[in-house]
Amino acid sequence: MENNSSTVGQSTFHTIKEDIIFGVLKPGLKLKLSVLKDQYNASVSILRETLNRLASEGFVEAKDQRGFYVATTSKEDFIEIANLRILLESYALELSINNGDSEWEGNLVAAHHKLSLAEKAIQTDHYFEKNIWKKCDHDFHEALIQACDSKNLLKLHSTLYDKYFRYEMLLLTFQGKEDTEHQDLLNAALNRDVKLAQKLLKNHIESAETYLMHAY
Amino acid sequence: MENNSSTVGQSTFHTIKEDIIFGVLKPGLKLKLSVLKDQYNASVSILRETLNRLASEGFVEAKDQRGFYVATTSKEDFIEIANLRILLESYALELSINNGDSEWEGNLVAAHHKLSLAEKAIQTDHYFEKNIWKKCDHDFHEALIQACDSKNLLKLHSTLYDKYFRYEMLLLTFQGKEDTEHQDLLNAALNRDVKLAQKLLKNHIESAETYLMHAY
DNA sequence: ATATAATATAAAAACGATTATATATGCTTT
DNA sequence: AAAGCATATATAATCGTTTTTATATTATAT
Repeated sequence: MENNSSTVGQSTFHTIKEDIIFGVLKPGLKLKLSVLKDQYNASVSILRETLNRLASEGFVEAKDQRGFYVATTSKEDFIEIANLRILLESYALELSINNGDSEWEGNLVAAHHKLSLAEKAIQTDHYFEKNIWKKCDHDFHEALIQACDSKNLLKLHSTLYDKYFRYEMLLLTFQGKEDTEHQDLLNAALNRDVKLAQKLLKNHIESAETYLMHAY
Repeated sequence: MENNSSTVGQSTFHTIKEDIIFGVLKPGLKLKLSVLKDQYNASVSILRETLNRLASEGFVEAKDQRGFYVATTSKEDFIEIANLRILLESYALELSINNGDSEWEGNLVAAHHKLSLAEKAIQTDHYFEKNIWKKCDHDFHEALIQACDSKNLLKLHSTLYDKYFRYEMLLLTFQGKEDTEHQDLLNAALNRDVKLAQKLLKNHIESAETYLMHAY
């Protein structure tokens, strides 16, 4: 998980965030500054900056005067996240489909192609890195809504996606059988069928909720 | 604007955030650490923590290696914010109306009462503090959606509200004539009329957009 | 024996100093 | 005189230390 970010602060931010999302840092874990200091080779000041940022994004809980903890998880929280993701991504999808030009189509097709390759690879190669697949999945969903023409919406969606993805990593040990969900979603978008695309997206997101019920 | 927050970090965070929202710190302004240090009686480390948090909420722009700036404003940004607020607040309103118990009703009526008093006061008393009215307006809108049963949604709405409010402060020098918009909204909520409440809310939020067009 | 107060300790919050980086200034060269 | 390079300066990024706070532990009193 290389981080060629310019500043130490940026790279520790990304590293710790990824570690939370991928479950390396378990929910509820106390984030002692002295421990993190050695673990991430960063000074306390940098770590405090980092943890404060993560706290305002919701990946870390900052208890006043009592330090930082990895954000806890719950069934209720997951359902909230899933519903919000459906709400925002559906809205963004509609704007994007109605607004997307040929460049949007091109990028979307490219993103889907990369994703399908990653999905194939992860089925055959057991040690295929999850974070590569994660990036492809993220990029595809982002490509879908890229033409929504709202930076604020894209930003909100991005953090919501990450939170949702965290539950995916925590709950279901990834089963490669993504079926044709992404393919269908791509086709609906290219056909500019807003209603169908939104319906497929909703099912796609909700499908994980079913697995969740067993897990919790 | 007293801040009896427990830690220095918390209080400077709230103070600077308020100063951005109320336009004391103008959009685009460079936030030099050495200047802020004297201005807010805080150390560089505290200020960096604060500015990082504000950056991830979108009130500050952090340019790598080149410091912090008050988030710039634009017509496009305002429209995005307004639309997102309508989307989220409408959704939350529906959940809340369908879910609210008698305590919700009570708190809502109380919040509206306070707000109407503040609205009256601001019309007669020219020096009535804007931030008191702001709090009442915020509290009323929050009371409306309090029963939506989603912490994530409430959190997202809160920052969106603040961003929207910032534009209100920046653009329209507040005219007291809020008509009966809040009263109508209250009645629709108490009558559990989701569709009407959502329509009134949309109009309420969009009304500022009209004024905006002249301003920019 | 239990409850409360005093003390000890561990960790967070805050600070000031140091290092690295970007931009501005001035000098050199064609 | 303009362009490009070198130096100087301002400011951000980072660090280690000090101060404050919360909690655990022990002692004392009822």
